[in-house]
Amino acid sequence: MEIASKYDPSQTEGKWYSYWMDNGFFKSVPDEREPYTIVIPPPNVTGVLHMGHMLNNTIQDILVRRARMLGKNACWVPGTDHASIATEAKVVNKLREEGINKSALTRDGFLAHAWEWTDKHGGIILEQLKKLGASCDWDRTSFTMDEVRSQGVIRSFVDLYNKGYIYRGVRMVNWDPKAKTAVSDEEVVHKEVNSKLYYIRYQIEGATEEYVTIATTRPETILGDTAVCVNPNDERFSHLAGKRVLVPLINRSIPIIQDEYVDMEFGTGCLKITPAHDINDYEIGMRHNLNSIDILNDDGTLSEAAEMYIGQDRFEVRKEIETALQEAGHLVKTEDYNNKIGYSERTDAVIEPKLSTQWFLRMGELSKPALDAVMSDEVQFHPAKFKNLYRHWMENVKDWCISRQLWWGHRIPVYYLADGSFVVAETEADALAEAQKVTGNGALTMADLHQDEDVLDTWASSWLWPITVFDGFGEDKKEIDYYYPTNDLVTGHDIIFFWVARMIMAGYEFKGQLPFKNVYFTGMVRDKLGRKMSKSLGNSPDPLDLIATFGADGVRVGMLLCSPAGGDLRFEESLPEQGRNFANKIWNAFRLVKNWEVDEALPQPESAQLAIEWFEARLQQEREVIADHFDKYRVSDALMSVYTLFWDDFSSWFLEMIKPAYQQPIDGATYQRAIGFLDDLMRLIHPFMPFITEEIWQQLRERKAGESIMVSLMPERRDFDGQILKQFDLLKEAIVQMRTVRKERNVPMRDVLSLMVLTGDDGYVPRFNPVLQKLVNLDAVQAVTEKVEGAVSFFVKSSEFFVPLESNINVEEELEKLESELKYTEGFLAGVMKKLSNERFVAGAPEKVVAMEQQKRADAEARIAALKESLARLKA
RNA sequence: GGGCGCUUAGCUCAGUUGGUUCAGAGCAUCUGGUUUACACCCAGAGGGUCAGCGGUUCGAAUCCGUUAGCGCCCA
Repeated sequence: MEIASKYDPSQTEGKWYSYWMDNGFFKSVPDEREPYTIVIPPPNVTGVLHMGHMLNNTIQDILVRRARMLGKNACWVPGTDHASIATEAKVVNKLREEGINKSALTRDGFLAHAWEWTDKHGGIILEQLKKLGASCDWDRTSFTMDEVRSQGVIRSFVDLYNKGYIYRGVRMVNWDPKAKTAVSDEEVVHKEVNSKLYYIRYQIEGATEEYVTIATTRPETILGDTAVCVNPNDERFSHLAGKRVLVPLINRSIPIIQDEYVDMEFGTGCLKITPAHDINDYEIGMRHNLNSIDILNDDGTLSEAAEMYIGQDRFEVRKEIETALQEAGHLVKTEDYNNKIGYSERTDAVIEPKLSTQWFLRMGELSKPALDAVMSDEVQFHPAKFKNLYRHWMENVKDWCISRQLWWGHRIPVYYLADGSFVVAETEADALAEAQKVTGNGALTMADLHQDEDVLDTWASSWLWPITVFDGFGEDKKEIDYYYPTNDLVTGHDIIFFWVARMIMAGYEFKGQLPFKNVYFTGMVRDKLGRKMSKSLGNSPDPLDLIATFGADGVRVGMLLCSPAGGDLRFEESLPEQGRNFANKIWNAFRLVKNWEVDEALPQPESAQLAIEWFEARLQQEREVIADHFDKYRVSDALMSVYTLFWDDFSSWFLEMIKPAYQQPIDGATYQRAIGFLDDLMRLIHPFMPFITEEIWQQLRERKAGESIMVSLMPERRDFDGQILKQFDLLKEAIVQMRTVRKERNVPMRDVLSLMVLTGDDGYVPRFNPVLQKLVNLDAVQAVTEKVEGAVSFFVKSSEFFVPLESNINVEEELEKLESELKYTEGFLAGVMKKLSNERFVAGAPEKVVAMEQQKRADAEARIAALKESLARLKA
């Protein structure tokens, strides 16, 4: 059978993914095995697959596939998130393009459009994940707004309300004027911007030529001013106490008040107070019983309360009021100024601090067990450095504003009565019954109740995800009891507060235990210049194009090559290219072995026997290293281990050692072991590169229908000889030296050479002679008792090797080489002696370390003696 | 402004309780190579005062202090 010399992923990936699906290998149902569970961080229904998803889901798939091959009942639950603000914004935009205004629609009418949109786009990203090889149990695909998940959200709300954790209040919130909703603190992104500081003078009431000057970055808000404030310790203004000033343009009279909050150094030391539009001003206003004048509408235009510019946008007004103030003689000057401005994470609109009535979740009690869980490592963070960040946030946690003035989401289950009082219930029927009970009025009907118009923050459903995907709020506990707590969560560190912290809180609150045992934080995928990948920069490759070019296996490897846990990673196309090259390497090693002609009658060469003995040990050793990497969540290190094991140890060393001479058959015993090793290696590599390993595994031996590497078990642990690994390293060193000899003298591999060894204490293992002979083409390796005249020589440890060459050796060059080696070894010995002659070292260091130094000394001394002797002979 | 973290080869990063030549890997560079598995390859080589300074220790990339630069989070 002819096997192509290049591996072609397009021939295998689709085929095997279908095979896995058709055989139901991704499916998990509770059984007697130990469960291994991951819930996917649900991507937004608005999203398309980006590099962050690629990284994230590659890691999850690796963990899941490995767990499955360790005999666990692996379950990876996929799903999507309704992303209320983002989705609603997209739907509103789409409708607008179609000439439909949201306000012209009823709530139900709008939701019909939103569902249509979700049905059309929501599944795209999950389909894309299949191209990556994701082994999710697709039958479990969940959506944060489907029936089961919604029920969980509503039940948890009612439960938290009944426990007294949820309250309604008027607070300064972050208002997104574009989405026209409040957002939580976590959804505000602060950015440094160049703005201007406007110095504006206010006339003192009753004194025509007397003014105070304030500095502000937001001149339009003067229309909402209700005071001017100075520091009581500021003597410059002490004479103004008790006086009043007039707000420019509208001539409203407002008091001058005193509060230590004012920084005397900043600006003019005189601060305008606008309680409705600044959180600090709001607090000062509370202290001094000031009015609040809200001059803005929900969409960021000025309201009637502003008296001027009514209906105009806030930024437009800022420009116009500058001119107006200038003309009226109130603008003293402007200065360039850098400050931080809050932007909406979802819409990028400038956030307005705004007073409004919202629902809040008290976080104090909820955060305690969640903080302890992480600090005590009951929930482990990888890398652990995120514990600090987590603690800081949890210790300063603020109440969570959970209401959103949107339609797309879970409608808040609060029902108001005509008098403004309300009941909280899971269903309308329950609400009505409750209302009748509370009011004592059995005649109430649903028409007398009005449900809250707002919906809940999206994260109020996401934080329940590890519970709700197993219907944890439902009656049947079989699933949740089996799969919960889940094992690992893999997510970006940017949502540690949005999501991770809150999931942990929800886990303890609703299930009484942790939601997952480990959190693996990934870094952000950046381009090679270190910039975040974004659509607007156009610096993000299309993941599906990458898969088409390099294969899913190649891309998976590429993602991992640059991704230590938690650190940002710089992505460039050379990485998936390297992954593709690795796939090709694997392919060709397989091709070599598979194409050998086998002759069962042939005896096994000694060199092959030694090679097998060595590789067996090497494989076992690395198998343990890989397991250790996984235990510590060093996934890229684990990949690097299999990479070098396959490429260097298996391909470059093992296969070269057993390779039969050109066009010669191989003996049966060696061939079988080579196939066996390939089988082991494919299984070790499978979690990283599922497709190529399945393709090869299927071809290695006869497989039955329905068999698959993905449901096979990892190579079992076997005892191995550690000694042989050390011996082999010495052999390698001799081989490398021999290759150098050939290269330096231009002796081609096909010319047979001889080798003599003057054995020292260490450095030469005679039993490997057959391998040595084969790999560097020697007719014999012969032990000698004294130095060989006229031969090129080199050392391994204290053993000296001689290669007689037909051409005369160059004495000058030989001398130079020996001299430099002598110099190096003497320097090395000096360093060792310095340590050994230090009494405190000998006394203080562990015995093992001292013994090692003594061994180094013996080796160096023997070598120096030998070098000196060789030099003397050459000179003679 | 408060807190956290980072600085190791040209680049991206490892370095896992301070002790095997511990100064590493991959990529890149350079030198050789059409030895029929693989040029998506093979055999080699060069390259770092581990940011600077000071300290603890028999011993420091590793621990402590400090300076500089960078990044992140929160105000």
